Amino acid sequence: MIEHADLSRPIYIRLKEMILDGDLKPGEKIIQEKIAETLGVSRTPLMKALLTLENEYLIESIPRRGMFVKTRDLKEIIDVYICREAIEGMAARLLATYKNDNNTDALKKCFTPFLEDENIDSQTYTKADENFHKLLIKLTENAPLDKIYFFSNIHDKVIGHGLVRPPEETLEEHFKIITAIEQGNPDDAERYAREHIRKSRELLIDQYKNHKSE
Amino acid sequence: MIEHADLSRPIYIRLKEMILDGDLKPGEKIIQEKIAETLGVSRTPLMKALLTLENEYLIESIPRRGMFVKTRDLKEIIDVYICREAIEGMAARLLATYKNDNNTDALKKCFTPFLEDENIDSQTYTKADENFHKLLIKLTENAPLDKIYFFSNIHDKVIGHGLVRPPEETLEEHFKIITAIEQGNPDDAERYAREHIRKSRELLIDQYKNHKSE
DNA sequence: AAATTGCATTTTGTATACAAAATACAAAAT
DNA sequence: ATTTTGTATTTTGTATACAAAATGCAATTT
Repeated sequence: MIEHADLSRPIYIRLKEMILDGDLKPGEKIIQEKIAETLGVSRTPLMKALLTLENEYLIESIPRRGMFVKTRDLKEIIDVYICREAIEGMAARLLATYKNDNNTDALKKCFTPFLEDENIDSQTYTKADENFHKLLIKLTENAPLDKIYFFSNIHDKVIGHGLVRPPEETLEEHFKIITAIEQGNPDDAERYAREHIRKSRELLIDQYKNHKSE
Repeated sequence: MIEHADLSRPIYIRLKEMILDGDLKPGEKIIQEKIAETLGVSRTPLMKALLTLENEYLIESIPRRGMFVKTRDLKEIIDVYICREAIEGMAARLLATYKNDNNTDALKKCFTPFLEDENIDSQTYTKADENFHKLLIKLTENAPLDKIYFFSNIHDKVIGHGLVRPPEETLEEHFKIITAIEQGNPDDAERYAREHIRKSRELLIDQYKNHKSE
Protein backbone atom coordinates (compact mmCIF):
# COMPACT_ATOMS: atom_id res chain seq x y z
CA MET A 1 0.00 0.00 0.00
CA ILE A 2 1.19 3.44 -0.83
CA GLU A 3 1.07 5.58 2.22
CA HIS A 4 0.40 9.24 1.83
CA ALA A 5 1.96 11.23 4.58
CA ASP A 6 0.18 14.24 3.22
CA LEU A 7 -3.54 14.09 2.45
CA SER A 8 -3.44 17.34 0.53
CA ARG A 9 -1.40 15.58 -2.13
CA PRO A 10 -4.10 13.17 -3.38
CA ILE A 11 -6.66 15.95 -2.95
CA TYR A 12 -4.56 18.16 -5.16
CA ILE A 13 -4.29 15.45 -7.80
CA ARG A 14 -8.02 14.80 -7.68
CA LEU A 15 -8.95 18.47 -7.94
CA LYS A 16 -6.54 19.02 -10.80
CA GLU A 17 -8.18 16.14 -12.63
CA MET A 18 -11.59 17.61 -11.98
CA ILE A 19 -10.52 20.97 -13.34
CA LEU A 20 -8.73 19.65 -16.42
CA ASP A 21 -11.61 17.26 -17.13
CA GLY A 22 -14.09 20.07 -16.81
CA ASP A 23 -15.96 18.62 -13.84
CA LEU A 24 -15.21 21.94 -12.23
CA LYS A 25 -15.91 24.57 -14.83
CA PRO A 26 -14.01 27.81 -15.44
CA GLY A 27 -15.40 30.58 -13.29
CA GLU A 28 -17.10 28.13 -10.96
CA LYS A 29 -16.81 28.92 -7.31
CA ILE A 30 -15.21 26.30 -5.14
CA ILE A 31 -17.29 25.95 -2.02
CA GLN A 32 -14.80 24.45 0.36
CA GLU A 33 -17.23 22.70 2.68
CA LYS A 34 -18.99 21.11 -0.27
CA ILE A 35 -15.85 19.80 -1.97
CA ALA A 36 -14.44 18.72 1.37
CA GLU A 37 -17.54 16.64 2.05
CA THR A 38 -17.53 15.18 -1.47
CA LEU A 39 -13.93 14.07 -1.02
CA GLY A 40 -14.51 13.02 2.57
CA VAL A 41 -11.86 15.27 4.06
CA SER A 42 -11.77 18.40 6.14
CA ARG A 43 -11.15 21.90 4.89
CA THR A 44 -7.60 22.04 6.21
CA PRO A 45 -5.86 19.70 3.75
CA LEU A 46 -8.28 20.84 1.05
CA MET A 47 -7.08 24.39 1.55
CA LYS A 48 -3.48 23.26 1.11
CA ALA A 49 -4.38 21.61 -2.18
CA LEU A 50 -6.26 24.69 -3.33
CA LEU A 51 -3.30 26.92 -2.58
CA THR A 52 -1.05 24.70 -4.64
CA LEU A 53 -3.51 24.88 -7.50
CA GLU A 54 -3.62 28.62 -7.14
CA ASN A 55 0.12 28.75 -7.49
CA GLU A 56 -0.16 26.57 -10.56
CA TYR A 57 -2.48 29.08 -12.11
CA LEU A 58 -5.49 26.79 -12.21
CA ILE A 59 -7.39 28.53 -9.45
CA GLU A 60 -7.89 32.15 -8.61
CA SER A 61 -8.48 33.35 -5.10
CA ILE A 62 -10.26 36.49 -4.06
CA PRO A 63 -9.81 37.10 -0.33
CA ARG A 64 -13.01 36.78 1.68
CA ARG A 65 -14.97 35.96 -1.45
CA GLY A 66 -13.72 32.57 -2.38
CA MET A 67 -11.70 30.51 -4.78
CA PHE A 68 -12.70 30.11 -8.38
CA VAL A 69 -11.63 27.89 -11.24
CA LYS A 70 -9.58 30.19 -13.42
CA THR A 71 -11.15 31.47 -16.61
CA ARG A 72 -8.89 32.21 -19.53
CA ASP A 73 -9.17 34.61 -22.38
CA LEU A 74 -7.15 34.49 -25.58
CA LYS A 75 -4.72 37.12 -24.30
CA GLU A 76 -3.72 34.88 -21.44
CA ILE A 77 -3.37 31.76 -23.55
CA ILE A 78 -1.17 33.71 -25.93
CA ASP A 79 0.86 34.95 -22.98
CA VAL A 80 1.34 31.39 -21.84
CA TYR A 81 2.57 30.38 -25.26
CA ILE A 82 5.04 33.25 -25.13
CA CYS A 83 6.36 31.93 -21.83
CA ARG A 84 6.60 28.45 -23.23
CA GLU A 85 8.52 29.79 -26.20
CA ALA A 86 11.12 31.28 -23.87
CA ILE A 87 11.32 28.31 -21.54
CA GLU A 88 11.24 25.45 -24.03
CA GLY A 89 13.62 27.32 -26.28
CA MET A 90 16.09 27.53 -23.44
CA ALA A 91 15.51 23.89 -22.53
CA ALA A 92 16.30 22.78 -26.07
CA ARG A 93 19.42 24.95 -26.01
CA LEU A 94 20.60 23.37 -22.78
CA LEU A 95 20.01 19.86 -24.01
CA ALA A 96 21.95 20.57 -27.18
CA THR A 97 24.78 22.17 -25.22
CA TYR A 98 25.16 19.25 -22.86
CA LYS A 99 24.11 16.62 -25.34
CA ASN A 100 23.69 13.07 -24.22
CA ASP A 101 22.46 9.99 -26.05
CA ASN A 102 20.07 8.89 -23.34
CA ASN A 103 18.25 12.18 -23.64
CA THR A 104 17.87 12.14 -27.39
CA ASP A 105 16.77 8.51 -27.26
CA ALA A 106 14.10 9.35 -24.72
CA LEU A 107 12.87 12.25 -26.82
CA LYS A 108 12.79 10.14 -29.96
CA LYS A 109 10.85 7.43 -28.21
CA CYS A 110 7.92 9.82 -27.75
CA PHE A 111 7.25 9.74 -31.47
CA THR A 112 8.65 6.49 -32.83
CA PRO A 113 5.20 4.83 -32.69
CA PHE A 114 3.97 7.34 -35.26
CA LEU A 115 6.83 7.14 -37.74
CA GLU A 116 5.41 4.37 -39.86
CA ASP A 117 1.83 5.03 -39.00
CA GLU A 118 -0.26 6.18 -41.92
CA ASN A 119 -3.33 6.97 -39.87
CA ILE A 120 -2.20 8.61 -36.68
CA ASP A 121 -4.71 8.56 -33.86
CA SER A 122 -5.20 12.12 -32.73
CA GLN A 123 -5.79 11.26 -29.09
CA THR A 124 -2.64 9.15 -28.82
CA TYR A 125 -0.55 11.73 -30.61
CA THR A 126 -1.81 14.48 -28.34
CA LYS A 127 -0.66 12.50 -25.32
CA ALA A 128 2.73 11.91 -26.92
CA ASP A 129 3.04 15.59 -27.69
CA GLU A 130 2.35 16.46 -24.06
CA ASN A 131 4.97 13.95 -22.93
CA PHE A 132 7.54 15.29 -25.33
CA HIS A 133 7.22 18.86 -24.16
CA LYS A 134 7.29 17.91 -20.50
CA LEU A 135 10.27 15.64 -21.08
CA LEU A 136 12.16 18.40 -22.84
CA ILE A 137 12.04 20.37 -19.61
CA LYS A 138 12.64 17.45 -17.25
CA LEU A 139 15.77 16.31 -19.06
CA THR A 140 17.50 19.63 -18.46
CA GLU A 141 17.58 18.75 -14.75
CA ASN A 142 17.17 22.42 -14.10
CA ALA A 143 14.88 22.39 -11.08
CA PRO A 144 13.68 26.00 -11.25
CA LEU A 145 12.99 25.66 -14.96
CA ASP A 146 10.88 22.61 -14.25
CA LYS A 147 9.09 24.34 -11.42
CA ILE A 148 7.90 27.22 -13.56
CA TYR A 149 6.65 24.88 -16.25
CA PHE A 150 3.17 24.61 -14.79
CA PHE A 151 2.10 26.05 -18.10
CA SER A 152 1.79 22.52 -19.29
CA ASN A 153 -1.54 22.53 -17.44
CA ILE A 154 -2.90 25.26 -19.63
CA HIS A 155 -1.28 23.78 -22.68
CA ASP A 156 -2.98 20.46 -21.99
CA LYS A 157 -6.29 22.18 -21.53
CA VAL A 158 -5.97 24.05 -24.82
CA ILE A 159 -4.94 20.86 -26.56
CA GLY A 160 -7.85 19.10 -24.92
CA HIS A 161 -10.19 21.42 -26.79
CA GLY A 162 -8.81 20.18 -30.09
CA LEU A 163 -6.82 23.27 -30.90
CA VAL A 164 -3.67 21.64 -32.23
CA ARG A 165 -1.95 21.51 -35.51
CA PRO A 166 -2.06 18.19 -37.32
CA PRO A 167 0.64 15.55 -36.70
CA GLU A 168 1.72 15.77 -40.35
CA GLU A 169 2.89 19.26 -39.59
CA THR A 170 4.27 18.97 -36.07
CA LEU A 171 5.92 15.54 -36.26
CA GLU A 172 8.58 16.93 -38.57
CA GLU A 173 9.09 19.94 -36.34
CA HIS A 174 9.59 17.74 -33.31
CA PHE A 175 12.29 15.79 -35.10
CA LYS A 176 14.01 18.95 -36.24
CA ILE A 177 14.34 19.91 -32.58
CA ILE A 178 15.55 16.47 -31.58
CA THR A 179 18.08 16.33 -34.41
CA ALA A 180 19.52 19.72 -33.49
CA ILE A 181 19.91 18.53 -29.90
CA GLU A 182 21.47 15.29 -31.10
CA GLN A 183 23.96 17.17 -33.23
CA GLY A 184 24.84 19.44 -30.35
CA ASN A 185 23.67 22.58 -32.08
CA PRO A 186 22.25 24.87 -29.38
CA ASP A 187 21.29 27.73 -31.69
CA ASP A 188 19.29 25.49 -34.00
CA ALA A 189 17.73 23.61 -31.12
CA GLU A 190 16.50 26.78 -29.54
CA ARG A 191 15.37 28.29 -32.82
CA TYR A 192 13.36 25.22 -33.85
CA ALA A 193 11.79 24.83 -30.41
CA ARG A 194 10.70 28.43 -30.48
CA GLU A 195 9.42 28.30 -34.03
CA HIS A 196 7.40 25.24 -33.14
CA ILE A 197 5.56 27.02 -30.37
CA ARG A 198 5.31 30.31 -32.22
CA LYS A 199 3.49 28.57 -35.05
CA SER A 200 0.95 27.10 -32.66
CA ARG A 201 0.50 30.48 -31.10
CA GLU A 202 -0.12 32.10 -34.45
CA LEU A 203 -2.63 29.43 -35.31
CA LEU A 204 -4.47 30.04 -32.07
CA ILE A 205 -4.77 33.71 -32.94
CA ASP A 206 -6.02 32.87 -36.42
CA GLN A 207 -8.57 30.37 -35.16
CA TYR A 208 -9.85 32.92 -32.72
CA LYS A 209 -10.21 35.57 -35.42
CA ASN A 210 -12.04 33.19 -37.77
CA HIS A 211 -14.32 32.05 -35.02
CA LYS A 212 -15.09 35.60 -34.14
CA SER A 213 -15.99 36.65 -37.69
CA GLU A 214 -18.45 33.79 -38.23
CA MET B 1 -0.64 41.73 16.04
CA ILE B 2 -1.38 42.75 12.46
CA GLU B 3 -4.83 43.41 11.03
CA HIS B 4 -5.82 42.46 7.52
CA ALA B 5 -8.59 40.76 5.55
CA ASP B 6 -6.14 37.96 4.97
CA LEU B 7 -3.74 37.42 7.81
CA SER B 8 -1.54 35.11 5.81
CA ARG B 9 -0.59 38.03 3.59
CA PRO B 10 1.29 40.11 6.19
CA ILE B 11 2.68 36.90 7.67
CA TYR B 12 4.02 36.00 4.26
CA ILE B 13 5.62 39.42 3.86
CA ARG B 14 7.14 39.25 7.32
CA LEU B 15 8.55 35.77 6.82
CA LYS B 16 9.97 36.67 3.44
CA GLU B 17 11.72 39.61 5.07
CA MET B 18 13.08 37.36 7.79
CA ILE B 19 14.42 34.90 5.23
CA LEU B 20 15.96 37.50 2.92
CA ASP B 21 17.44 39.36 5.88
CA GLY B 22 18.90 36.15 7.21
CA ASP B 23 16.93 36.14 10.46
CA LEU B 24 15.87 32.71 9.38
CA LYS B 25 18.96 31.00 8.09
CA PRO B 26 19.23 28.55 5.17
CA GLY B 27 18.61 25.02 6.32
CA GLU B 28 16.91 26.20 9.49
CA LYS B 29 13.79 24.33 10.45
CA ILE B 30 10.66 26.37 10.78
CA ILE B 31 8.89 25.25 13.90
CA GLN B 32 5.37 26.35 13.20
CA GLU B 33 4.18 26.73 16.77
CA LYS B 34 7.21 28.80 17.62
CA ILE B 35 6.92 31.20 14.68
CA ALA B 36 3.17 31.40 15.15
CA GLU B 37 3.65 32.47 18.75
CA THR B 38 6.35 34.97 17.82
CA LEU B 39 4.05 36.60 15.29
CA GLY B 40 1.02 36.27 17.54
CA VAL B 41 -1.04 34.22 15.12
CA SER B 42 -2.23 30.66 14.86
CA ARG B 43 -0.74 27.96 12.70
CA THR B 44 -3.53 28.10 10.12
CA PRO B 45 -2.70 31.42 8.41
CA LEU B 46 0.98 30.76 9.04
CA MET B 47 0.70 27.56 7.06
CA LYS B 48 -0.85 29.48 4.16
CA ALA B 49 2.06 31.89 4.16
CA LEU B 50 4.56 29.06 4.33
CA LEU B 51 2.95 27.34 1.36
CA THR B 52 3.22 30.52 -0.67
CA LEU B 53 6.87 30.78 0.25
CA GLU B 54 7.37 27.18 -0.73
CA ASN B 55 5.92 27.93 -4.12
CA GLU B 56 8.27 30.89 -4.38
CA TYR B 57 11.18 28.61 -3.81
CA LEU B 58 12.25 30.15 -0.53
CA ILE B 59 11.12 27.28 1.64
CA GLU B 60 11.34 23.55 1.22
CA SER B 61 8.85 21.19 2.72
CA ILE B 62 9.42 17.59 3.63
CA PRO B 63 6.13 15.91 4.55
CA ARG B 64 5.85 14.90 8.19
CA ARG B 65 9.31 16.27 8.87
CA GLY B 66 8.82 19.98 8.56
CA MET B 67 9.53 23.06 6.53
CA PHE B 68 13.02 24.42 6.10
CA VAL B 69 14.52 27.61 4.77
CA LYS B 70 15.88 26.59 1.43
CA THR B 71 19.61 26.14 1.08
CA ARG B 72 21.21 26.82 -2.24
CA ASP B 73 24.24 25.45 -3.92
CA LEU B 74 26.01 26.96 -6.90
CA LYS B 75 24.26 24.59 -9.31
CA GLU B 76 20.90 25.95 -8.30
CA ILE B 77 21.94 29.58 -8.46
CA ILE B 78 23.34 28.96 -11.92
CA ASP B 79 20.08 27.28 -12.89
CA VAL B 80 18.18 30.32 -11.72
CA TYR B 81 20.35 32.56 -13.83
CA ILE B 82 19.63 30.35 -16.81
CA CYS B 83 15.91 30.78 -16.19
CA ARG B 84 16.33 34.50 -15.86
CA GLU B 85 18.24 34.58 -19.13
CA ALA B 86 15.30 32.97 -20.92
CA ILE B 87 12.63 35.02 -19.21
CA GLU B 88 14.25 38.44 -19.24
CA GLY B 89 15.43 37.90 -22.77
CA MET B 90 11.86 37.27 -23.84
CA ALA B 91 10.64 40.26 -21.83
CA ALA B 92 13.11 42.55 -23.58
CA ARG B 93 12.01 41.13 -26.91
CA LEU B 94 8.36 41.79 -26.14
CA LEU B 95 9.00 45.34 -25.02
CA ALA B 96 10.98 46.05 -28.19
CA THR B 97 8.26 44.50 -30.34
CA TYR B 98 5.49 46.54 -28.80
CA LYS B 99 7.61 49.56 -28.05
CA ASN B 100 6.15 52.41 -26.13
CA ASP B 101 7.70 55.63 -24.85
CA ASN B 102 6.28 55.32 -21.35
CA ASN B 103 8.03 52.00 -20.94
CA THR B 104 11.44 53.15 -22.10
CA ASP B 105 11.13 56.27 -19.97
CA ALA B 106 10.38 54.18 -16.92
CA LEU B 107 13.31 51.90 -17.61
CA LYS B 108 15.66 54.84 -18.12
CA LYS B 109 14.52 56.42 -14.90
CA CYS B 110 15.97 53.49 -12.96
CA PHE B 111 19.46 54.61 -13.82
CA THR B 112 19.36 58.35 -14.55
CA PRO B 113 20.53 59.15 -11.00
CA PHE B 114 23.82 57.40 -11.77
CA LEU B 115 24.56 58.91 -15.16
CA GLU B 116 26.50 61.88 -13.90
CA ASP B 117 27.58 60.29 -10.69
CA GLU B 118 31.32 59.74 -10.39
CA ASN B 119 31.13 57.78 -7.19
CA ILE B 120 28.17 55.46 -7.40
CA ASP B 121 26.90 54.14 -4.10
CA SER B 122 26.86 50.38 -4.35
CA GLN B 123 23.82 49.93 -2.12
CA THR B 124 21.70 52.41 -4.07
CA TYR B 125 22.76 50.98 -7.39
CA THR B 126 21.95 47.46 -6.27
CA LYS B 127 18.41 48.58 -5.43
CA ALA B 128 18.09 50.29 -8.81
CA ASP B 129 19.32 47.16 -10.53
CA GLU B 130 16.70 45.08 -8.77
CA ASN B 131 14.02 47.55 -9.78
CA PHE B 132 15.12 47.56 -13.39
CA HIS B 133 14.96 43.81 -13.75
CA LYS B 134 11.59 43.56 -12.06
CA LEU B 135 10.25 46.43 -14.14
CA LEU B 136 11.41 44.79 -17.35
CA ILE B 137 9.07 41.92 -16.56
CA LYS B 138 6.20 44.00 -15.21
CA LEU B 139 6.06 46.23 -18.27
CA THR B 140 5.37 43.31 -20.57
CA GLU B 141 1.97 42.98 -18.88
CA ASN B 142 2.33 39.27 -19.42
CA ALA B 143 0.80 37.89 -16.25
CA PRO B 144 2.22 34.37 -16.43
CA LEU B 145 5.68 35.73 -17.19
CA ASP B 146 5.45 37.92 -14.14
CA LYS B 147 4.20 35.06 -12.02
CA ILE B 148 7.17 32.85 -12.75
CA TYR B 149 9.60 35.64 -12.00
CA PHE B 150 9.89 34.79 -8.32
CA PHE B 151 13.52 34.20 -9.14
CA SER B 152 14.04 37.80 -8.26
CA ASN B 153 13.99 36.56 -4.65
CA ILE B 154 17.02 34.45 -5.22
CA HIS B 155 18.62 37.11 -7.35
CA ASP B 156 18.17 39.62 -4.56
CA LYS B 157 19.67 37.21 -2.09
CA VAL B 158 22.73 36.60 -4.27
CA ILE B 159 23.11 40.33 -4.82
CA GLY B 160 22.73 40.82 -1.09
CA HIS B 161 25.89 38.78 -0.61
CA GLY B 162 27.78 41.29 -2.72
CA LEU B 163 28.17 39.05 -5.72
CA VAL B 164 27.53 41.58 -8.48
CA ARG B 165 29.51 43.12 -11.21
CA PRO B 166 30.48 46.78 -10.77
CA PRO B 167 28.20 49.57 -12.02
CA GLU B 168 30.87 50.72 -14.48
CA GLU B 169 30.35 47.47 -16.28
CA THR B 170 26.61 46.92 -16.00
CA LEU B 171 25.34 50.47 -16.41
CA GLU B 172 26.34 50.43 -20.06
CA GLU B 173 24.77 47.03 -20.57
CA HIS B 174 21.51 48.21 -19.10
CA PHE B 175 21.39 51.10 -21.51
CA LYS B 176 22.19 48.87 -24.44
CA ILE B 177 19.07 46.89 -23.58
CA ILE B 178 16.97 50.01 -23.14
CA THR B 179 18.18 51.51 -26.41
CA ALA B 180 17.38 48.36 -28.35
CA ILE B 181 13.88 48.43 -26.87
CA GLU B 182 13.53 52.10 -27.67
CA GLN B 183 14.58 51.52 -31.26
CA GLY B 184 12.12 48.66 -31.58
CA ASN B 185 14.78 46.07 -32.25
CA PRO B 186 13.56 42.81 -30.66
CA ASP B 187 16.55 40.69 -31.67
CA ASP B 188 19.05 43.12 -30.17
CA ALA B 189 16.93 43.67 -27.09
CA GLU B 190 16.77 39.96 -26.38
CA ARG B 191 20.43 39.39 -27.21
CA TYR B 192 21.65 42.18 -24.92
CA ALA B 193 19.36 41.15 -22.07
CA ARG B 194 20.63 37.61 -22.29
CA GLU B 195 24.27 38.60 -22.57
CA HIS B 196 23.86 40.77 -19.51
CA ILE B 197 22.67 37.89 -17.39
CA ARG B 198 25.01 35.37 -18.93
CA LYS B 199 27.99 37.53 -17.94
CA SER B 200 26.82 37.64 -14.34
CA ARG B 201 26.37 33.92 -14.39
CA GLU B 202 29.86 33.36 -15.70
CA LEU B 203 31.26 35.64 -13.03
CA LEU B 204 29.46 33.68 -10.37
CA ILE B 205 31.07 30.49 -11.59
CA ASP B 206 34.49 32.16 -11.61
CA GLN B 207 34.07 33.59 -8.15
CA TYR B 208 33.08 30.20 -6.88
CA LYS B 209 36.10 28.53 -8.45
CA ASN B 210 38.49 31.13 -7.05
CA HIS B 211 36.94 30.90 -3.64
CA LYS B 212 37.25 27.15 -3.71
CA SER B 213 40.95 27.13 -4.67
CA GLU B 214 41.95 29.53 -1.89
C1' DA C 1 -42.22 47.20 -10.99
C1' DA C 2 -37.66 48.44 -9.41
C1' DA C 3 -34.74 49.59 -5.81
C1' DT C 4 -33.49 49.40 -1.00
C1' DT C 5 -33.15 47.74 3.50
C1' DG C 6 -32.79 44.29 7.12
C1' DC C 7 -32.45 39.61 8.54
C1' DA C 8 -31.32 34.68 8.05
C1' DT C 9 -28.14 31.72 5.93
C1' DT C 10 -23.95 30.50 3.96
C1' DT C 11 -19.13 30.69 3.62
C1' DT C 12 -14.72 32.17 4.67
C1' DG C 13 -10.80 32.97 7.85
C1' DT C 14 -8.71 31.93 12.14
C1' DA C 15 -8.02 29.48 16.34
C1' DT C 16 -7.94 25.41 18.80
C1' DA C 17 -8.07 20.41 19.86
C1' DC C 18 -6.40 16.01 19.16
C1' DA C 19 -4.25 11.89 17.04
C1' DA C 20 -0.22 10.10 14.79
C1' DA C 21 4.33 10.52 13.50
C1' DA C 22 8.97 12.15 14.37
C1' DT C 23 12.51 13.31 17.54
C1' DA C 24 15.27 13.39 21.70
C1' DC C 25 17.12 11.17 25.27
C1' DA C 26 17.99 8.09 28.90
C1' DA C 27 18.52 3.36 30.30
C1' DA C 28 19.94 -1.20 29.06
C1' DA C 29 22.61 -4.39 26.42
C1' DT C 30 26.61 -5.67 23.93
C1' DA D 1 32.46 3.00 25.02
C1' DT D 2 29.14 2.24 21.54
C1' DT D 3 24.90 0.63 20.00
C1' DT D 4 20.21 -0.49 20.75
C1' DT D 5 15.77 -0.12 22.67
C1' DG D 6 11.97 2.01 25.00
C1' DT D 7 9.67 6.10 26.53
C1' DA D 8 8.61 11.02 27.02
C1' DT D 9 8.33 15.11 24.41
C1' DT D 10 7.81 17.73 20.50
C1' DT D 11 5.85 18.65 16.18
C1' DT D 12 3.15 17.85 12.35
C1' DG D 13 -1.27 16.83 9.97
C1' DT D 14 -6.16 16.81 10.21
C1' DA D 15 -10.61 17.84 12.08
C1' DT D 16 -13.57 20.83 14.29
C1' DA D 17 -15.38 25.09 16.45
C1' DC D 18 -16.45 29.73 16.18
C1' DA D 19 -16.48 34.63 14.81
C1' DA D 20 -16.81 37.83 11.04
C1' DA D 21 -17.81 38.78 6.51
C1' DA D 22 -20.43 37.89 2.33
C1' DT D 23 -24.57 36.36 0.17
C1' DG D 24 -29.41 35.56 -0.74
C1' DC D 25 -33.96 36.73 -0.14
C1' DA D 26 -38.08 38.57 1.45
C1' DA D 27 -40.37 42.60 3.16
C1' DT D 28 -40.64 47.36 2.63
C1' DT D 29 -40.24 51.57 0.31
C1' DT D 30 -40.17 54.49 -3.69
